[in-house]
Amino acid sequence: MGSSTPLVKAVKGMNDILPAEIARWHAVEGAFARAMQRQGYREVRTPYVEPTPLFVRAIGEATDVVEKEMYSFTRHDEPLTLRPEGTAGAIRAYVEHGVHNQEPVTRWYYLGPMFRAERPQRGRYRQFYQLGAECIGDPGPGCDAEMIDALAGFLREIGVAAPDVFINSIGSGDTRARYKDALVAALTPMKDELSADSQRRLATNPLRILDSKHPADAEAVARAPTILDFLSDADRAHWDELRRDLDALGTPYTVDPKLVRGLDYYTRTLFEIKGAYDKLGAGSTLLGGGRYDGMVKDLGGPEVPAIGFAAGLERLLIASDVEAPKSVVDVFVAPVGDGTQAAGLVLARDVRRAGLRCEVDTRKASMKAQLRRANALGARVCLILGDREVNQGVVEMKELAGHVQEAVARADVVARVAAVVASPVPEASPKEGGA
RNA sequence: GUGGCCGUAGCUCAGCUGGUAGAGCGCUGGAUUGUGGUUCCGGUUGUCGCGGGUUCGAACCCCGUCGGUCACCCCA
Repeated sequence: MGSSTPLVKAVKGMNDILPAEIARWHAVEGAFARAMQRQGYREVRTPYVEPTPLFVRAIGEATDVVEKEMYSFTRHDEPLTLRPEGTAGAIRAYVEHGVHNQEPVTRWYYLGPMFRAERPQRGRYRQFYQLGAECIGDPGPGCDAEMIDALAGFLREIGVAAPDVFINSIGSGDTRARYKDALVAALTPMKDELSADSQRRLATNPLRILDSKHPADAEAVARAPTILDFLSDADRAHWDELRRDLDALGTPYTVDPKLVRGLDYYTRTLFEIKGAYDKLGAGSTLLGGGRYDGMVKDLGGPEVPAIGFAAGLERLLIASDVEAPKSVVDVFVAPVGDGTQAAGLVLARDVRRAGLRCEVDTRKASMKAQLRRANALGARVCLILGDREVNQGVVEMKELAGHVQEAVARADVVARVAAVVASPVPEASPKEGGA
């Protein structure tokens, strides 16, 4: 007993999630799966490890993720990487299995761990969990609006207070390139006013200056042209219809022309949902996504449009007020005395065969200890089995919440317990007088 | 990756200007020789994150390191 200094500790930024917390994880994951299934999405599972070139190709060579955040290694001469995000693998699978030949529109969702070698912070870990979905084969914008609306609804469902939706369009084709030139042209005269980071970005990745948190950068950006003025006619039509659809759905949103994202693959629609600013600080982006009409082709498939998103599960859990169910078992079997252990084992097995969750004490603990355990596990019923009961062919059935106890014939007890568990929980009885 | 702050029991934390550790919760035993949750009484746990240095003496001061946290970079 007592404490000890672990010889080996978990890797920095990679955390254990113990059962007490898992209950909340299940609640959010379950709500997510139901929300997606309601829209015809089906789960897909792809490997945690992919060939490194997949991410380089899909995410973009010049992105931070690829440049410095990937867990990459070589095995059997093959360069491999722990997936830093989910879309690349999903699209790889889509192309590899020729899914476009099987159906016109593909709706997939996924959930699982992702890996990025960043400095850990609250809501940002090196192994973290994402919930995500891809809708492949629909050019939008109705599909875009539907996704955004559904996500806002999902967040409300899991008790995220007042999620804020931000949208933007970065166009398609050469829109981004033309805008980039215009932005550089506008910002270059103000170069001296920019932060050191942004002066560097002017050459490397000017779009990133748009969402810089430095006040001086924000001021300069306010005087620079906005990307929405650079959209082609087709891009503009997509953008206008997206907003009309969102309006029709009644989903509130904010247009943020400074919204840009870190992965290179996006086209047209871009969105982000933030929330729980008080608890998440700078990491308040709960979820982000957008359209990536070029990726399927880039990975060797046909020209098929797609849109997707990913949400950070740890962040959702921080932002959400979902509560974990406290109950671990429905029934606790308490064999009391010397010769009752075997009868207890049999009784517990019979209870489980009726589909109930049941733990039986095999420690030969005192009755007090067993009842305390039954209570701690949130059992609805405790079945007490002493020598007396075994001899008489009965079991004491005690309802923990109501303090009612009754001797029930052994032959009837499973059915009786099942009925009790299925019935609504009685009001908590008033505290005993005296104190 | 850069910078600031923090690191004491399983958890939350106290520990005055250096004199070798404490509370609550939890767990556990009893009051109630077969009845939990409430109440009362008792018990339990620490190489004070780790390594080194200063000192007669370090949880406290110094250096390093690991971890956490906040901001930046970036992102979910």
